[in-house]
Amino acid sequence: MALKKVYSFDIEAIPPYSFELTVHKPAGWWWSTPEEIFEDNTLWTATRFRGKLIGLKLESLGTLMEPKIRCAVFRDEEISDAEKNGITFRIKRALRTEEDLNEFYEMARRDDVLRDVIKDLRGMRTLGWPDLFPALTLAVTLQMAPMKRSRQMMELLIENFGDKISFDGKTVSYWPSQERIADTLVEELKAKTKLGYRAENLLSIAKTLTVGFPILEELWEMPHEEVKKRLLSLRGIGNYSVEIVVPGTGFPLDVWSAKIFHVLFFGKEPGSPREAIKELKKTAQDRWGKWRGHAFVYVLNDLPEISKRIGVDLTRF
DNA sequence: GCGTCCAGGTCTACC
DNA sequence: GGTAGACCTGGACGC
Repeated sequence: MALKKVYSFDIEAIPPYSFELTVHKPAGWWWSTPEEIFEDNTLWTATRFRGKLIGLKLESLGTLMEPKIRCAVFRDEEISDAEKNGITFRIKRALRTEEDLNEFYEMARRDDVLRDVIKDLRGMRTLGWPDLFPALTLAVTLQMAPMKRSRQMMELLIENFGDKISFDGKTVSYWPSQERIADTLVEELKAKTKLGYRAENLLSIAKTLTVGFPILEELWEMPHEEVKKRLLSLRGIGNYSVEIVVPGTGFPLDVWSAKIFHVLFFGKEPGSPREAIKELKKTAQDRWGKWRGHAFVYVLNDLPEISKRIGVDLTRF
């Protein structure tokens, strides 16, 4: 049964704002679920709000300098005004429409690595997940696996334990709920999703979230150090994963990105990427300060263009 | 074909 | 407060 439209609203953003680059990243990252549909500057996607799935149609009606996004919300029943406010707030926050990039661009214009990157990706916001458990699920599947294998784990999770909704003539698959995973036996999870040792971790995270953990809005209200502490208390979530879940705050280097930034900073590949991470993080901190998280996302979404300019293929890693 | 290596990290056990 | 070693699994690679 198709969900029906329950309300819609328009969002304005601080310019420059590129809707397309924000929700449909050049490197292939999605806004909410890998199964969402992006066509003609419109995104059909889904999220979960207070345990219930909602369909979202986000449509760009504006321009880079006069951005405007129309957002239609679909659900199987009417919703209260309080819920509407909550949903609207969450979508705005995840679209990062209130974020002012001008200070970042000011700094980037004086930086050899970023100067051209910010021209290529002008108006792009970093990631901003609209739902907590999927962000944690993503972080877990990214650990210690090549991208292809991570994609396989995510697809199997969504296929076997996720949900599917139809609205506005489209069907979108969405991540499993924490309740669904918490109800699963670890053997079944392992067998159906190829998560390997990560299955125990995901199960533990799901259980912790169902018995009591701050929701997204509560985390957003907390100081960053407190958010980090809470997330680190989850089994299988370390520093790297925290920076995946709370994008734009740190510099989530892994073996793959360490190779890329080592080439950009020092002109050659590191002998041992894992050992180079500490030094690279410090270099990024000294060079880009509080904007290092933005620099991270911008660079990794512009690898083909950077490669052409420097004459080194950074997409091969 | 078959064996080996290691990946878009984290935890534990030990110092 | 710092650091080896183990950890599922499957693609990539060498032979």
